[in-house]
Amino acid sequence: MNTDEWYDGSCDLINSFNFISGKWRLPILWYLSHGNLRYNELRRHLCGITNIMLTRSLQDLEIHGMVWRKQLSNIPPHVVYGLTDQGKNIIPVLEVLEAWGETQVNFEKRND
Amino acid sequence: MNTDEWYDGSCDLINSFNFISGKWRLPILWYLSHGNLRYNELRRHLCGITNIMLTRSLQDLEIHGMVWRKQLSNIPPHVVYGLTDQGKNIIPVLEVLEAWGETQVNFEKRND
DNA sequence: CTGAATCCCATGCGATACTG
DNA sequence: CAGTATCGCATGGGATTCAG
Repeated sequence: MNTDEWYDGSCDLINSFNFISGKWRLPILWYLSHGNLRYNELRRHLCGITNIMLTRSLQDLEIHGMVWRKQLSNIPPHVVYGLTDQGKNIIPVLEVLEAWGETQVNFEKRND
Repeated sequence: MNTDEWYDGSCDLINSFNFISGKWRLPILWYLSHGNLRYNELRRHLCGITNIMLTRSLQDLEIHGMVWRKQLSNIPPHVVYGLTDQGKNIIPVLEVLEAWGETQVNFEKRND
């Protein structure tokens, strides 16, 4: 499927959106936008996430250059994650999305 | 699962994000943000979409108050779709997402 | 022209158990 | 502490067919 021809104007939109789709990617980026975190710190914030999902999500984000990974010591293991410059570009998206989420809530209340 | 406790600060973010997840919702909102469209006009823009997916997506968006539906004539059928006021609130999100998509493309080029 | 009904499959997600 | 391996299920997406 050649998506280039399909969405023309909305192509960038779709690509970027697909990129951050996935249940845990956005929450991860969100928390990392507030500061670097260790593996288990991140996991505590993301209540309900399992090791396998946190690992996968972080690997995906790292592969796509959104997140960096720094291993500070091996024994005991000590790994820190943070946003790359590229990853920081997403912060405005998070903010607008959050703002929009609030307007959604207001709309729902009004329609009760 | 009580998501309220989980994401605290990112809760609105997640809810709003889940809401527009789905392969075709964003493209639909995108095209409708440029003007009202008939069923088949929309379908022509969304190359590759099937009737069932277009119908489902439009119904979802209508149920959630993002899109209105107006049946102008019955024979032959003539139906027009457009964004509600609530739906228009998402336009800033689309714009920021699109802008971010462009920076993503630039990053990828730089890393070739 | 504008859909709906049915069935099927790929993928994402996750429970569980295990490791250096 | 910071992961990995395996297996299985639920969900969303879609092909096909039919209809007012």
